[in-house]
Amino acid sequence: MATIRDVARLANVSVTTVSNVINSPDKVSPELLARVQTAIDKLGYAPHAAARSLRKRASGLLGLIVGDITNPFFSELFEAVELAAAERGYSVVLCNSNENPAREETHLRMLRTQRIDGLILAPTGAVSMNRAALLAALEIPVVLVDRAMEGLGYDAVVLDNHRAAYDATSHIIGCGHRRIALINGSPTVRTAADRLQGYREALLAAGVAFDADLVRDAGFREQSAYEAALTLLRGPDRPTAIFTTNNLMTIGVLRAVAELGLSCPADVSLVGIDDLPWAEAVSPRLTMVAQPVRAMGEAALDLLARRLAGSHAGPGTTLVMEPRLIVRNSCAAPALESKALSHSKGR
Amino acid sequence: MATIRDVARLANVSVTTVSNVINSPDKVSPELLARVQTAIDKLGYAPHAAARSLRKRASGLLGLIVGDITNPFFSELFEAVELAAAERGYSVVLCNSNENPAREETHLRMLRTQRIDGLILAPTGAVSMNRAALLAALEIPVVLVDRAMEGLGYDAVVLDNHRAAYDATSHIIGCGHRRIALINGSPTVRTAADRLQGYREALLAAGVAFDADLVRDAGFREQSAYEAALTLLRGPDRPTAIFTTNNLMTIGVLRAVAELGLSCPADVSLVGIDDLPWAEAVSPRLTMVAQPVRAMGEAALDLLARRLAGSHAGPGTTLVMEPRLIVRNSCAAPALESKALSHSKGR
DNA sequence: GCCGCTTATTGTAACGTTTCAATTAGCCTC
DNA sequence: GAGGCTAATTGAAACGTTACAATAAGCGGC
Repeated sequence: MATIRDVARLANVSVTTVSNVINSPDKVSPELLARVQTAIDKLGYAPHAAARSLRKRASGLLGLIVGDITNPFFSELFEAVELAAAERGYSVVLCNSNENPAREETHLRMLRTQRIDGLILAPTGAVSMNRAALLAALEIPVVLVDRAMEGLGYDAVVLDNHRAAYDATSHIIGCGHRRIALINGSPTVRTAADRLQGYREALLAAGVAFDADLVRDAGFREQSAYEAALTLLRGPDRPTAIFTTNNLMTIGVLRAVAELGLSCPADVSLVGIDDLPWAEAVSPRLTMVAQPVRAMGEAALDLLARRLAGSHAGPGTTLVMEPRLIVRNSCAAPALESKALSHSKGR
Repeated sequence: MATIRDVARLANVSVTTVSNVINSPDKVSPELLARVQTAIDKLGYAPHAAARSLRKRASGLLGLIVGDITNPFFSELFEAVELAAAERGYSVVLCNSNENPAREETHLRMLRTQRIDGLILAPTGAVSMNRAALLAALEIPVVLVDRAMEGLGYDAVVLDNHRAAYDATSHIIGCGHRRIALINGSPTVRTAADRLQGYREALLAAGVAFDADLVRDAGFREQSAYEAALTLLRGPDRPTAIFTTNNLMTIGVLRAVAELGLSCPADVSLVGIDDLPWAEAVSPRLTMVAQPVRAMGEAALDLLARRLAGSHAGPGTTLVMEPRLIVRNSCAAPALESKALSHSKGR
């Protein structure tokens, strides 16, 4: 493959001139510029990224680590991040940790040898000290998405988790429900704690008693949510509505409902956080709290780009994004079994 | 950040020795090996990928271009490819073309300057001459996934599309259907043509007449499939079953069915190619023809790795993978409206 | 017509590795 | 004890760029 030297030779100029044509075209006279350009085209010259980044001490690469690329939230996030990065001349190296801390550390090490210029991290699970050290060793700007880690001074883009849960719960209450189960992640992670808090406050605001039996920790995983829903729905005095705090768990609950032969919303109403691409394709159409995923990706990249440009020094900023409740029809008035005999069917 | 030089200095050895410790540890004596290793740890040294690939003339990077990372087929493919690549010491640069040929070309150019060692391409749309030239310019092994391009001599991993469609159609016929619509991609792309062929042959084998009015080209897109399903289902003498040939189109059809207030499988049966992660979570659970996505990713990477290792020279091989029909309950016996008055409801 | 100033162009030294040939040391054989 | 091997270690030359200082050329002012 042709090198910058070949181009220089063919165009009868110095390598520096060719380099200038590529990097700062305004520094070279129009005639040389044209001559060099045709030489480039004729040879099909493409700069050698490795050589360039060796010299420039910047790779033009950004890292994005997610827990599960199969999760629509993360694949959309990648889409948005990649697009925004391309606009600024960066390429994105996507790493899928598969929710596995060991793999995440391997990725971190790999990204370190790649000398990425910046990192967007959607941390999964708790933040081990080891990982914090690895992050620090990167010596580059880091932006956290979806989950903030306090005290490390990184920028972050998160959902207003409290409001998301508050809005969802209020909507469910507004439909007439009183026994509302919450299937949540582990309250040791901030995101889940905030969502729990939002749920509780909505209950409080509506004068509905909080019942600890109705909240389950399913660790944001589908299978655990499926199991939790099964026991919840099979138990005595079952909830009339279930609120799940991420898309994976919503799928798990859906599976449980289908398996028990229950119908939604007639037997149980459902609302979840994270919209799904197919939420309008199934019956009932799913009522969900959508995160502004693309905006979050763009915001993260913007934060990163500004750090890299040096226009945003100082301590970490946390951007809080607003959720949006999309009312469809998986949440309706509960059947009035205990209070009356009338049987509400459909709407 | 520490360089190999710093390590050498600290361990009191030459840079070459440090390099050997990293790349061929068996060439260095145990004592030096230990000394160098502790120096590496103490400094937290990580090799500089750019410098390394500049010298080695190999980047350790593989490219993967997909049309839509949001599509579960592609995100699973990435997952499999990345895992298999990591096992062999490669990192994967994922490019999302968003079904946009221009963006795909931009990505190809970017991958060229990155000097990737090999490329896995899931081409979307027709293959322009321009793109073929760009591929050739890469001067590296290329493996096509999902869609083969004849005559270019590349390795490829594809589904047995004929069989996938044949099996699905046969199953639908076996349920008692005669008016079976096919919502397919454009027959100018090989994948769609093969699927059409499989559909026709299954019809033929069962003695069911082929009706051109029942096949629609929705270009593998959700929205077009939605529209096609709408007209199909609103028309007179509507089909009793619809067969969609990819996951996006299945979602589109589902949306149409929901919107028309029809119920599946009572009013219309559905079978689609491409399994979906939530196929078991909805009612009815969706009967689908699954592609062995992970196996396809691994096979593609294996092909690539063997080319790179030089153990697989010569003309392109095409691997044909077998689909698997997963019978769930979106396809059942049709209502017998025309032949009898009995109304079959559920099972 | 010389001086200083700007603008365009160039040569050369990095950047951090790996490769390759060269050196040293140790050991066996005759 | 000289010669020939093997194994371990090393120094220096690449790899393809960009940055920087240096040179050359053009031009206006005096």
